[in-house]
Amino acid sequence: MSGFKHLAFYGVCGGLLIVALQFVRYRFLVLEHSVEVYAVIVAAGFAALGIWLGITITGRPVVVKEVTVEVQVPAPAGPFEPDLAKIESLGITPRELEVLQLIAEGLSNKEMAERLFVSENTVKTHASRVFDKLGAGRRTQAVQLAKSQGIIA
Amino acid sequence: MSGFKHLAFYGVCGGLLIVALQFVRYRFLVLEHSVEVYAVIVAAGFAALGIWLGITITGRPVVVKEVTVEVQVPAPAGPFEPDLAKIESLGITPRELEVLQLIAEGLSNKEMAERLFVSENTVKTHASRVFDKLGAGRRTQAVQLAKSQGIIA
DNA sequence: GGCAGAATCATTCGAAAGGATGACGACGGG
DNA sequence: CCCGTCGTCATCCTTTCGAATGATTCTGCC
Repeated sequence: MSGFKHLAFYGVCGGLLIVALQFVRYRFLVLEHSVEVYAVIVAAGFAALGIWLGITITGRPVVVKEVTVEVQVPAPAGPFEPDLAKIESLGITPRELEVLQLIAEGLSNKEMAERLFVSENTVKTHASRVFDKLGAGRRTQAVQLAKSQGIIA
Repeated sequence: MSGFKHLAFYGVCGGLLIVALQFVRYRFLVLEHSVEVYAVIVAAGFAALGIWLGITITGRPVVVKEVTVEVQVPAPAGPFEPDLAKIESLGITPRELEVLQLIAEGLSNKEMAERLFVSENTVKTHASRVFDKLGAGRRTQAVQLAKSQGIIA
């Protein structure tokens, strides 16, 4: 969906939203409720929508409140040195780390099994365990998490 | 101005707003700008709209105390510059690139479908195409290849 | 106004991945 | 000597992926 249809879709959504707001507004006015309260609700709603959009689009939290813009500088380049403390704290074993690295290189379970001279089942076990420890449900997610935490290169 | 006219006015405004947002979105996406930046703009816009609504409706200023948005941008250590030439030469489309990035973030096809407002089938199609263009058979491999070639962060 | 490139969605199938468990031998430290 | 950790392997079952196609709709462009 794009082009005219695209625009029309969003336009209609926007229109409906506004109409709904108007409806709510009238209901509130008729019911003699505080206009201020209504305004706050609407404002809060839009703010929430904005924040939600931020979260949805970026996929990461948008923190509201503090007045600072922090910038994370994760990778200063240089020869990668794994965060042993992090690995330790997560209880990741050497073998699991090995499997994790191979996963990051894009190998399938079968390929890893061949390279490590073990059965595919064993690889899957290691993978499952390391996913668990990383809190990942997918290998791609595990890779993303591991890299962002300095566990693997 | 009231009644239908009233509603129509607001509807049109809403529609135009959304259309504008879409326009901005595509500009940003096509120009490969940071999605985070875009999200912040949208969020700030909606928040501002909410505040404006509050002021307009109540007829009195809404005191906004320290409402700032803190966004954690992952790696501005040399703001990643995608290799447009490489992307071009491989014939990777904007949508495919988008899917590729989400894959790298560890999302499943279903999650991507929800975030992009398309069907899972569509996501799978984009994924297949981009795998083809990258010469990858697995998503993890695609991520590895794309990163090593400066296609994605 | 037609055409190429996109984006969209669908169907079907087989392969890969993942979850849940259970088990067994090796090794090391109480 | 017993227990805990690690590494190994297995089975069963569900979900997800990926390949191969075909079709439709939009958009941009000549």
